[in-house]
Amino acid sequence: MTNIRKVAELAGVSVATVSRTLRSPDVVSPATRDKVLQAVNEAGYKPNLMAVRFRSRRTHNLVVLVPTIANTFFARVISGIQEAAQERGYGVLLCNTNGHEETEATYASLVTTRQADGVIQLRAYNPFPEDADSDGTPLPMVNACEVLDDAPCPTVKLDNRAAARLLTEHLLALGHRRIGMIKGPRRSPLTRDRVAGYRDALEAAGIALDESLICPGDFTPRSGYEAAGTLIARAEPPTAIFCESDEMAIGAISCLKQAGLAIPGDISVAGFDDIDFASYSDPPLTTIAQPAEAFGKQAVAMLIDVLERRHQGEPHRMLPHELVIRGSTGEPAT
Amino acid sequence: MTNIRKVAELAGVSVATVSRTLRSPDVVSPATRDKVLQAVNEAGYKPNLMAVRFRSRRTHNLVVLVPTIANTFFARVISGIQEAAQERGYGVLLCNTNGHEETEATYASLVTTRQADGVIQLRAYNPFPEDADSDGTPLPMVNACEVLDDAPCPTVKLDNRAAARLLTEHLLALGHRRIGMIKGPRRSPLTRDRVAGYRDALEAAGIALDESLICPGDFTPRSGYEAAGTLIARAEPPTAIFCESDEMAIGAISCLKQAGLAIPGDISVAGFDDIDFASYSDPPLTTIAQPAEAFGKQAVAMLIDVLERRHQGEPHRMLPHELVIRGSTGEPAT
DNA sequence: ATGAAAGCGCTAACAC
DNA sequence: GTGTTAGCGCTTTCAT
Repeated sequence: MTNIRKVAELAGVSVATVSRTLRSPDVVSPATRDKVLQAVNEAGYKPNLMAVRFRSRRTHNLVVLVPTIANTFFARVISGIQEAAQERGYGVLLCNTNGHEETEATYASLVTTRQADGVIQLRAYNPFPEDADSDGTPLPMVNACEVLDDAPCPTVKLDNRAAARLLTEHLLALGHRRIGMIKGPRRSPLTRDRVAGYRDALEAAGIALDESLICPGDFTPRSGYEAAGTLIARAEPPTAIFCESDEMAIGAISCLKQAGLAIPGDISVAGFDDIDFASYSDPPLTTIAQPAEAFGKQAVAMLIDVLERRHQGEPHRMLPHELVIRGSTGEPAT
Repeated sequence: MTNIRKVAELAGVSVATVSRTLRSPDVVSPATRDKVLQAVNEAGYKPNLMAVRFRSRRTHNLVVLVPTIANTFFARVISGIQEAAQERGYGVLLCNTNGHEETEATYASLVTTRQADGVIQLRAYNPFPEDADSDGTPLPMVNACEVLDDAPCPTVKLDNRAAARLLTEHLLALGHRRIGMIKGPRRSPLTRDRVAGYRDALEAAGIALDESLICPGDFTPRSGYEAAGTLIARAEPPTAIFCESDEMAIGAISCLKQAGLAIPGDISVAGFDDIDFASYSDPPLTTIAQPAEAFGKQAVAMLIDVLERRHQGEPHRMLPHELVIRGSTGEPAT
């Protein structure tokens, strides 16, 4: 194993000089620098980063807690995280938690056991023990996408309420009065906010809320398929369905078509996220576009800020959304 | 920072005893063990894994080189990797390479700089320098999914040639004689093998190959969309299109429908991978199912085998594929 | 069964 | 500008 001592011997200098040449080249004389650099080359020397990091007490790794990576939206967020982290010299440790809180706690301990410097949590859950931040040092975490109401750390999210309202208003403007909703898991703040936006819009339009038109799903196409089946089996089925994810919308469309309904002729469907497939669905999905990669990049920037004790800046960010109108929504049948 | 020395003091033993209690409990006396364990609890001690790993010269991290994680198939493979790694006590460092070979080389150096123990490469490219394995020690790598012909390491892949042949035969059996193909990037062995399987089937059926019916794509829906447009613009367009990924098939279907073609009435479309969306496409996609998660798990098992110098076993594995017939393929129009 | 002590490879005072 | 040296937190001989 070629280590710093070998290089020092080869160059005829001390290990300190080698270290300095590598870390702060301008502090050694040009002559020595050349000697050392040549020795480094000759020996094919690569600093052992485990040693470097051990000594400097920084792993330069970030852990990402994601419910499931097999979700197109999260995959894009992770792409953004990975790219931003790489730029800043950090590695990304990926942790699929499947929503298990014990698993998340285990992963948070990657930080306490010094395998990672901080965590990016993509779910509304604090994996650290209750008293973790009671010592005054900020929690090395940022919470993105699905965010805790009282997150003990910086957050980045969408204005889910406003976005859901915007989409619902689009449906109302088309003339829909019975609008179904396929929401996410019950406990999620993200779902709660989107349902709130949906209510806001209905209320502003003077339409009474029909609870039986709201069906829970889990963001997968399968759950969208099933929920759509439930909705059209209602005595008075909706004329439009707002799905809280494009994946569910795609599942829902599949179910509706199988039931012989035309989209948007018989029933309109809208999604949320604007994943790639949304444009290629038949009909193309009306949806809310989220800046998925930007969530990842922003989260990384914020986390590194707290890790490197930079100015805390504004700790809660909202990223912009956009209503994308495609062919899956139209006027209700008369 | 509570370290092993603090615990030792607290328990009134030496640091060596604390270390032993934690690593090999059966070698210390029950009395001491209790004392130590209690001190560990009291101090809330967690071993600093950076130190442990630095000393033991193992990071217990695996790096995954993936062209793009925003691809449904790869996302599933990574899920499998992550799960298997976690079970074996390894972490997963994710590296999106976007196919840049320089980036891959950089990441391979995570191994030489001791930030990871080994790499799982999901593309057909050796990111290590030419002479890396000339010293007799096996390369700490396994190559999965898209595999080098002369991989200098264990590999796991599909029998792409047989799978493509199987799918093509299905199309031939339906009566198709002009079968288009939307393949992957030109240089990829995976694409080459699938094209070979397609040729095998045509040849066995006594059909001359028409090169103009083979169009390259890059596995994204967009590229499938565009390639399909090219194919139907041919003087004699195909009656069926074999796409080398479901994502491209979904893009292709979108294009064909826009052109007013019925599927499979006017033209059949088949995909490859069997991603979740394949079942929810309209019509549902006929495709080849690949055991994506199993690729990941197998790759991890093989890599850890080489890392821990276990029996090399059989170094090249093929995982099974299955033809899944759904509604997107049918008899050609007469 | 336990302790003392030598490092793993590196960086950063501190001297010169 | 460069060398000497003391650790970082841990594991592991080697004694006892």
